[in-house]
Amino acid sequence: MGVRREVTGPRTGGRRGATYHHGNLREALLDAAERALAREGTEGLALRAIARAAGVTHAAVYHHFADREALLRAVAARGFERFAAALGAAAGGAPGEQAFQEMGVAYVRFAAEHPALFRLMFGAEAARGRGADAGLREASDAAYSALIQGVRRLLPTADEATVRRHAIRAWSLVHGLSALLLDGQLAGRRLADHEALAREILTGPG
Amino acid sequence: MGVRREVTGPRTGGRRGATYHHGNLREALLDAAERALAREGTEGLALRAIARAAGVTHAAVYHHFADREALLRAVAARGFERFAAALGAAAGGAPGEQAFQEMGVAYVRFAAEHPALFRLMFGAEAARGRGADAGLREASDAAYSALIQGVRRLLPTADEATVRRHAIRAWSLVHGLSALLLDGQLAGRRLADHEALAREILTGPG
DNA sequence: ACCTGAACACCGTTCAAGT
DNA sequence: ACCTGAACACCGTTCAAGT
Repeated sequence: MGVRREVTGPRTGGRRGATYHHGNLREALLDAAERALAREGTEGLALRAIARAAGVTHAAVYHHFADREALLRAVAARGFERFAAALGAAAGGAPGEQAFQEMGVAYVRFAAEHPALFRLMFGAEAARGRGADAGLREASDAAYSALIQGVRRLLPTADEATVRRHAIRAWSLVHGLSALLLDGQLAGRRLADHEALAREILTGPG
Repeated sequence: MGVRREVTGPRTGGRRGATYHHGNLREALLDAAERALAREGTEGLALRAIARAAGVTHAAVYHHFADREALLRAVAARGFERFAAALGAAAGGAPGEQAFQEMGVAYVRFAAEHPALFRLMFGAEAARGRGADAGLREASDAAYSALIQGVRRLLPTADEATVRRHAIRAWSLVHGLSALLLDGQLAGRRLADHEALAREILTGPG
């Protein structure tokens, strides 16, 4: 639909003089996919467009990924690594209950800062792929473990069922708030600043 | 990808003898879209496939909807009407706090029973369309009003900010639980029965 | 007024062929 | 081993033409 595009084909390689054939195309494709994701959202994530951005033919992608979904799963796995790091950094500075609340705020902040990546990470396609993709499974399991550990520190004497119940409640709360914000459900009700809202909801008074 | 399909074109009309030209194609398209949504999920919702299922050429759709997104918004608006009815029915039988909890369980149950429709209703496309589509806006505002009313009945003396805070917390909790369930994030942690989990999380002990 | 047929610019996937 | 070119079966959208 009238999208202006450079006429330089894959042949020319454009401004990046690098010739592939060195195993770095995989990383280049992931970078291109992440840029496209941030720019155009999940629906604009066409395999052919990613290949064009990386300077190769679309068929070349299939030498590094089984199909479009496998590429997207790899992007999601990368996202989970950064996500876990962000949660850890937020909890690091504070002790006990405050650390747990800061993790929640960091959760919502990550979603607000990387909406399309967040949707991809927690989308149904990624969950389906967790069975097949070990990297994705490990990355997302790490985030879940951090949650469980946080609850255990809050409730050291609680039994396992209680810990699980509290963990799912906390996760549902931050995930739901993130989803509602991202999908614009809370817009128009004068709640522009996402982080301020997250603090009010997660750490405010009853 | 090897999808078997009937060879009968739009011309023959298939088993439904009805000839359109009577203004019922709009409804027929919405029915076909809802069936396709339940069967194949959001990604399989191709405008051309919907038109085929309704027995017309794909171009005919554009006489009733501006584009693919407008059709999907109409499906979402229908969904919100059924959703509001389900919430109201769940709250109707019980008083006070119990009614509020039953609304929450009904929220998660609706999501579990109509996953693709739920995702469409609360997806970013639908939220974007709320500005343009009055029917969709009214339908989704009705559900939000029911939530606010429920909180007010729980906290009759609370000021408006407190009501809003509680409403967003409750909404985030049920929405997040629904999203995590739908996207398979809680799978594999032996939580098969969605309604039982919803009751445990929303009405269980601390 | 309502629908069709053909066209356009895209997709994801496959596969023989080149280096 | 890695990439290209061409093909196939799909998309959404537009528009002149038919009834």
